[in-house]
Amino acid sequence: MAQAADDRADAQPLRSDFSLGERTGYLLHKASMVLEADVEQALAEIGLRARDFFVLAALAGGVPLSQQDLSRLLGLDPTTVVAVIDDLEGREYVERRRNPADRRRYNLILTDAGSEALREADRAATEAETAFLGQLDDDERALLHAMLGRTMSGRWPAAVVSPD
Amino acid sequence: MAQAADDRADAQPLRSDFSLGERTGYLLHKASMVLEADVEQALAEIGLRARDFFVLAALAGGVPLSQQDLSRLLGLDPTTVVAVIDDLEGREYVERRRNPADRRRYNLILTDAGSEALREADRAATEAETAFLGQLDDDERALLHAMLGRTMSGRWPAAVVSPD
DNA sequence: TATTGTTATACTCTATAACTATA
DNA sequence: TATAGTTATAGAGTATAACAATA
Repeated sequence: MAQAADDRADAQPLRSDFSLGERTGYLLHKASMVLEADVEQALAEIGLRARDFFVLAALAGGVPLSQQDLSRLLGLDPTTVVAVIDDLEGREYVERRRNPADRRRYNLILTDAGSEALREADRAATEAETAFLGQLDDDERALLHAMLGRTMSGRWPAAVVSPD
Repeated sequence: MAQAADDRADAQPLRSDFSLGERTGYLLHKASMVLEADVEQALAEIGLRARDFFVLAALAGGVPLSQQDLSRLLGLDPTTVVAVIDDLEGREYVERRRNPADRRRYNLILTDAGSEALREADRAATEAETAFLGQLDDDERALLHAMLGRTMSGRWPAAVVSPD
């Protein structure tokens, strides 16, 4: 993720016209990379990865999710979800409880410690995000949010929460 | 990159409140992922990856770049740049010419075939990008572009083009 | 002594396939 | 027969370190 080359002390300012910067898609890509690096760095201070935060946030929604649900919601491979939940379970942030209606599935439950970790992570991530959006005023942030949401309409959440 | 789980035909619509969707940073992350997948798919039809397109576009700027310049500009590890340029040189899209003023460096030159490939790639990527932004009118697209640019002010291009 | 580009290597991440249990 | 979760394994992608050529 972090690109060591970006951190060079002897980095030179741009001196060329450059059409990638005029491409909205590339700006979106770069902005996402930069913010993600910021968020990863902020969360690393409390021992979490961004995807751990996403998983904890998803589980805080009140609807018990299975690993498949998480996979579909967050776009993570099911085998990746296993590793993430293994880790979060080891920290006692998440519990795997068998779904009594379908014993193949788990109901993944956020523990009290998990809720607390989520609060910490949310604070750290929000701080990074607020700094990233610092050039925009509140109205502009709302507008950016709304426009991003519209580009994604019908594409996310792609699919989640199996019917009971 | 592509998440097989997202493509499942039996995917269910969302039924839970979900706070990640209210986080601008996550929307930005997801939007970037979705668009990048679209662009990768569009470029695959002409045998290119997104980063190949980025490199070709960078080299079209008129200023001869070295591999280090590319690394800094695009945030790619220098060893990754070697592999990408090896590949593009093999297709005869790019030439490595020694920089006479500093024989450690290359001047990377776009060939005519490379320019043609770039035109094709630009067409394909623009088509994907236009479709992705289809929910926004022209003014909104310009606004989105400007706001993304402002969040990135001073952070990209981080550094590029060594002094002669 | 530092930098550009390269190679070899290691490491991380994700995907694939096979398996168990449950439906 | 299909699905949820798991494991083992393989593959891609990237980073680290060492090296050659040049400054």
